[in-house]
Amino acid sequence: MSDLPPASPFRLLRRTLLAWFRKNQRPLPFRESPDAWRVWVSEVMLQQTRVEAMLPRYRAFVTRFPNPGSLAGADEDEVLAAWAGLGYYGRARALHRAARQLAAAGRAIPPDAASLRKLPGVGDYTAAAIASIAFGVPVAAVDGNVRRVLSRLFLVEGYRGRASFEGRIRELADRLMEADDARDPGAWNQALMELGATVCTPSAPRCANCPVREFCWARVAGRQAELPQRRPRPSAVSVCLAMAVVRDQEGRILVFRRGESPMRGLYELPCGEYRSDESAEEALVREAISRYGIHVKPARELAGFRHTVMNRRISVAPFEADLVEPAPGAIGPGGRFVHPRDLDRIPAGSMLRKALQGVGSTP
DNA sequence: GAGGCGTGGTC
DNA sequence: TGACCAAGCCT
Repeated sequence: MSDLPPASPFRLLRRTLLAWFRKNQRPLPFRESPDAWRVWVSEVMLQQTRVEAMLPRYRAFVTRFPNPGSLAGADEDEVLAAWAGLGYYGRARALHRAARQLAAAGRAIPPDAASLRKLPGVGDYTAAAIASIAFGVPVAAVDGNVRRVLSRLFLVEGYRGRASFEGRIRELADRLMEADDARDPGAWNQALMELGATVCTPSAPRCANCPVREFCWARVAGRQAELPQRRPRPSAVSVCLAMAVVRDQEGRILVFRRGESPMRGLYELPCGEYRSDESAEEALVREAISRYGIHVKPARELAGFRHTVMNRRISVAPFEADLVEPAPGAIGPGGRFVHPRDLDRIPAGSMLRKALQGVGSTP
């Protein structure tokens, strides 16, 4: 701590950035009111998700579930379906569980970070964000934006997850929150994040437009582009996936519910991986029998596409296929036929939607 | 502390 | 087109 600047530069930095935020913040729906539920939902949706991707889902979600009680009373299927397109479905499941915990205990959303932190899906960042934005608690919310902004402002070396880096960032974030008597804690946390999201971006930071460029040690050193360091990641693995579009006489499509976590609960088309040196059709027949207990006969190859999940590049080969056995009414556990127009009402990942793009509602 | 978990958008 | 990303959490 002793090597940090004295208090007054912190106060000046804070006032400068807060003034910038008040003038330049984006008008976002969850900033319209300090409602804790709306803040909570928005923070969970924003975990690893861009604002632009989240906005339409957010509006629909809080309209359908305007408070924790309404979410607690919903089926998990509906919750997951409402989450479709956002990814990381564990977040939706955790939010659902948390709402049910509060409802079962007959409790409102707790106003302090420590209690919020105990709720499923609420980590250090989200607890601090809700407590500060909705309840005015002066606790620093440290997310990726804040890590990046502070690592540049104060030239902190290292990367996310490294103890020395995290410790230094946390120390700076706490100091800054305390500066200037910790006024407007919610606005301060958002100001830091807003700067990171719109100016102090990961690549090509717009330093010329930065309200606190005079404070930035990395800019003085010309090192803003190389901070923070990125954690080394393994390169992507390529796999092939054959997939069957099977219809019944009414044109409904056969889907199976995934059993294994953490994608459990989402529906998928019958599919199976295959090696690039074998036939997709043969692999599809084999995998359909072993994984779903159905015997299919590939009839027509559909437009293939590429899908990336985490660090797997998946080359997908979809086929229209006939069901040899069993009879459509005797499909095994987890399997069901769904009309294409009802696909939005079942929980499904994006790969299913991609595969069915351009597939009509009649055979 | 590393690894797993989605998606849609950029460059 | 492929790599990299975007307001994390959990194990």
